[in-house]
Amino acid sequence: MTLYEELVARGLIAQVTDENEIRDLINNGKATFYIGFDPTADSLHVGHFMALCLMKRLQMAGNRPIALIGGGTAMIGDPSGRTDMRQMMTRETIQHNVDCFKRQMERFIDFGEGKAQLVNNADWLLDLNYVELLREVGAHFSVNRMLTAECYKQRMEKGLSFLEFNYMIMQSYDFYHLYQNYGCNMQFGGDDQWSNMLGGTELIRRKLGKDAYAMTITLLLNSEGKKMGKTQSGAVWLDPAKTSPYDFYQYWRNVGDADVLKCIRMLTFLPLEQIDEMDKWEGSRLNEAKEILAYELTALVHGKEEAEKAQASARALFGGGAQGDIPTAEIAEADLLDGCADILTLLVKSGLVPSRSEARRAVEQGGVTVDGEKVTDIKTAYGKDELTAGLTLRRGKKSYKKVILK
RNA sequence: GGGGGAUUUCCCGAGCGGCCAAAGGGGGCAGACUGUAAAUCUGUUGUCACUGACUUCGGUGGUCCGAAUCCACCAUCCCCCA
Repeated sequence: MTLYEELVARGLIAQVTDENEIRDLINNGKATFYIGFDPTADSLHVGHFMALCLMKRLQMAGNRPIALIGGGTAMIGDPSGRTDMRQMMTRETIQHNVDCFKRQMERFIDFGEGKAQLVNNADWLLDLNYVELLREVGAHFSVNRMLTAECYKQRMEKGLSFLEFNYMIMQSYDFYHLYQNYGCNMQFGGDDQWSNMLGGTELIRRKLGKDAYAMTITLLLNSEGKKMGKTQSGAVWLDPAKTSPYDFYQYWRNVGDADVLKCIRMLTFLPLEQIDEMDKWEGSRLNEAKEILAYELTALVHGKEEAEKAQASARALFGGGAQGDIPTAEIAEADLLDGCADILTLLVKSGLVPSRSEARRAVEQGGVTVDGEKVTDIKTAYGKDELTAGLTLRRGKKSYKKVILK
């Protein structure tokens, strides 16, 4: 099976500018492609992970990847897929995020000599001259056309600043720049980037009369049409300090039935035959598939060892068996009152709940367990000895934390 | 530049000068049922020293015994006209 066929089979391809040409390029290792990552946070998330995986697949087929960090475009802010205006980020924040991105990417992609390249568009965007850019590039963009692009249409109601309106031009300029200086003939990105990417191919055609190609990756949506990889408290991060391997594992272990196979197909490197086999599973057997998904992904992101630890912990906790290796929170002597710590304090200190009020509610509603015993009195307290030995707190069905007095 | 409208708790959205921590919905959380799924039902959803207190209704001042509600100025956004 060719690479392109596999991408199709996995459901990874959303839109392409020229299917035949792209198939030929990537199947034969003739593509030099780039994917842009705007450093809008201090860690990559699952969406980025998909892009990095794609990068890897293409690289394995002999294509040359360029990972572009958008230190320059982040100064503008992409309005795509947003209904409200982006908060402008300071230069310092952006720089910090760029550094974080670099560090994480290096763990997934090999940036050695003759392999993938890492570039930052701040290097060329920040020095652009306004009037010159308008004449050189701006002349090739039709405002009328731009306004019909999906990403702007959505914003016609809520408002769109001129700053953000220029995002497409910056991204198009990136492609143009990479085409000229790095021989980059293809761009990949999330499906929400489609119009921005077309801006680039168009600019190259108009400026240079050459063809460049674009292909978008299917956005990972759940059966309700919502973006996956998000929780109410934010994204599922790749940085273990922001989303622990255990939580990461749990996120995927808990996806809905309707979404498991799609996730396995799109996110893992398991052979398609094996996936097709799993596709026949039904009912509670899907739990096996969920375990596989969670394990595979955790292994890819955090390594096999962490994946095994997370799986063992989950099995132990949910299987009702022995204590597994679950996230631990430490409390200090200073948190004690008269040598004791009450249940509310423990819940808050362990991070299981954000406030004492919520801790109180959780207890009152019968959702808190300590070492397997349901706690019903909010005044319940634990002494030093118990705390030093460590207590396993459970909030609701799925949140566990071990607290230890150190 | 002129005219009109808006800004409410995580989101949408109701709010009469006192009965407003603020209707309703969504979302979240917890309980029941389950398969660590979905659907459904129930409870809950600002904070804390929790039968009470404190802090919230774009910002700053003001009127008033008392303001999310009235006034002034500022900020941001939307619509119409130029």
